[in-house]
Amino acid sequence: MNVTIKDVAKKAGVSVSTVSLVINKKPAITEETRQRVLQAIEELNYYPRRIAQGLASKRNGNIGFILTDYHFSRAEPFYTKIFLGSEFEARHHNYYLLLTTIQNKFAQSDIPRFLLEKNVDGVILAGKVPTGLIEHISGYGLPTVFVDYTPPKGKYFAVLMDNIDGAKQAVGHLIEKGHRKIAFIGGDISHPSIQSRLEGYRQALMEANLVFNEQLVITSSPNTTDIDGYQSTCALIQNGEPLTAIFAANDAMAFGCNRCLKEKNIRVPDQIALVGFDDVELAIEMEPRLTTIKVNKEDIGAIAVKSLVEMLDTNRKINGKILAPVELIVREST
Amino acid sequence: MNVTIKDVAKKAGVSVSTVSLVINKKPAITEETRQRVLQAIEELNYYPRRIAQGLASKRNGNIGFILTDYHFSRAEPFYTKIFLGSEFEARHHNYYLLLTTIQNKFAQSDIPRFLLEKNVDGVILAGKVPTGLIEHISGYGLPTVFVDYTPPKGKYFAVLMDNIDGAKQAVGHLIEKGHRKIAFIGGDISHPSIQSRLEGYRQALMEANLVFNEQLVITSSPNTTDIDGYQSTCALIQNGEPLTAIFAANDAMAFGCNRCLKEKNIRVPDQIALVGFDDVELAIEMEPRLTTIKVNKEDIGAIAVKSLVEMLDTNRKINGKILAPVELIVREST
DNA sequence: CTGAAAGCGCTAACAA
DNA sequence: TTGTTAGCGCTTTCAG
Repeated sequence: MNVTIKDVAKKAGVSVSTVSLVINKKPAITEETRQRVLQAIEELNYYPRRIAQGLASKRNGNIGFILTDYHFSRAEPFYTKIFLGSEFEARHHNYYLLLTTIQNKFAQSDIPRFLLEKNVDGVILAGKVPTGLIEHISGYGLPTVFVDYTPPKGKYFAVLMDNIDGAKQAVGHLIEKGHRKIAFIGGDISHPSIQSRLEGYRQALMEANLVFNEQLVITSSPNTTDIDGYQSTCALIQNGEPLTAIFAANDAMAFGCNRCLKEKNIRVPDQIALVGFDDVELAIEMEPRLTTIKVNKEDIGAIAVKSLVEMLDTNRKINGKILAPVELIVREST
Repeated sequence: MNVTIKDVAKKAGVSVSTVSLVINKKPAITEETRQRVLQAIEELNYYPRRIAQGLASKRNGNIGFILTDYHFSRAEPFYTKIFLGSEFEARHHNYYLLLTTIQNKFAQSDIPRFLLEKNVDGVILAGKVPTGLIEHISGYGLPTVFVDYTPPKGKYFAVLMDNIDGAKQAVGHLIEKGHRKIAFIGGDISHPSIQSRLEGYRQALMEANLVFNEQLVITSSPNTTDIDGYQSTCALIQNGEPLTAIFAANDAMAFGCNRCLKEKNIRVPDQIALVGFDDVELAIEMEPRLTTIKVNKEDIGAIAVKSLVEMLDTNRKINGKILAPVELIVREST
């Protein structure tokens, strides 16, 4: 019905295996025959059937992409963009991404089908995923890449954003602007990312020979939302400890912070400068527009796929982590 | 290496074809042998390899899901949720969704690979897609479903939300509440959805024997954003035409509307009641919380897949459209 | 109602 | 350097 490798072989006057070798860019083919084959392919508008290649080669050319439905469908399209970057990169390596969402709690019943049906060569896990699932997956022995999350135990390979460096850039920027009394509002300090950002804050101060003043570090809020930023800032101001700048652990908190300052008639950036982290879409809507640390989500996704494909190609697993670079975006709040 | 259909056959003491018949739920199998096979499958923890099934059956069990990257990654997770619903439904029918994003303008180079490689049995197109692509796809003769968009020409099958009914519900609700002077702010009236919502507004008035007052219909804004809602409302108030309620063509406009009313110290809902459309995530954040029309995005996705699967199973295409039901969500603004 | 056997379209030894 | 051929794991006639 459709044009197959046989048709190409016939047209080019060679055997199917020769065509196969050409398709798969194997060496040991004369340039001349290669051209003949290529031309036949072109003329017949031939594309190898994925499924047949897969069955014969025992690789199916699919990568499973798993994330919780919460992460996938929340308003800030963080993971969506990571997926976007992944999908784009996967194309270049001629892989398909099979996206599936899972519940927050692990249930046998929502083990991704592509695992059961052995339909993927490797797996990407984005964001926090239930450990039960992680353990289950490790049973398949598939190359696996974690994105923006590291499992609590075991060996793994993860692509993370460089939180420490981002925080250092943020604080360094403030220092450059002449600020010496810089506060940090952090919220939920149990979160690894927040910890790293605090660490970056600490390092930046140290490298500039500034003292780390505990009075200027607020990590008492339970979460890292707008509200937490608001409350932390209020607490900070109440403290009375003099300060000229605030580094918020993320943009959401920066928004809350800004709201509090506005209420207290403290002008940003004149009286207090403000830096966030994440560069969410709303950062540009804040008044004043928020200086923040940008994380290139598409890049993270691309790196994850690239790493996974490398494991697939070389047929060996990699451990460790890759830190995706982050970037300071200077706007009006500093 | 892995457990195959042969292993199952051997274990159950039957032939592979019998096992195949059982797997595919074909009739003409004794209940007794069926049970034997099922048990063998269970004991061996057997899952048929997708790829092998596909090659043999000439169906690959994949559905292509195409949308523009703009639609996919924007903050309001409308299409994301549609995809979510689709993916979920696809699971039940044992199909995989191959998601790919495309550019807004059609380019030969980003023709989805799954089309070239004949890797999908059908296609779902979500949101507005370039007509060039539509034409290209129709060349494959694959069953196709449009979601939240209807192509400008040709036969098609589309899943749309019931805009007219939604508008009728919204306005009907206001009428029930005793409102008689109800305004409509619409923005870009060239958009089919907006047109339908205006039509629903008109019908609701008519059915309640209320006059359609052109002074109360503002469709002069170029878009349908927050800003447009703001401007339209200001214009409306300036008009001087008495009114007690406003139906905004979407939530974004309702937000702008609310902002304008707040500035003019007009209390919602006491002085003017307000209804939106879409039930975006922010609707619940508005002050007062916005009464609006909810569109169940997951349902839309599910309907699309269900329809497509039906075409696939019965092997014939359907034309026409399905209107997904919408629902009035009463909150504080009315 | 069940089994034998011929492919699906391709890859990958192995030969030549 | 290229061709022959045996599968990959399953579905699907066709017999029986």
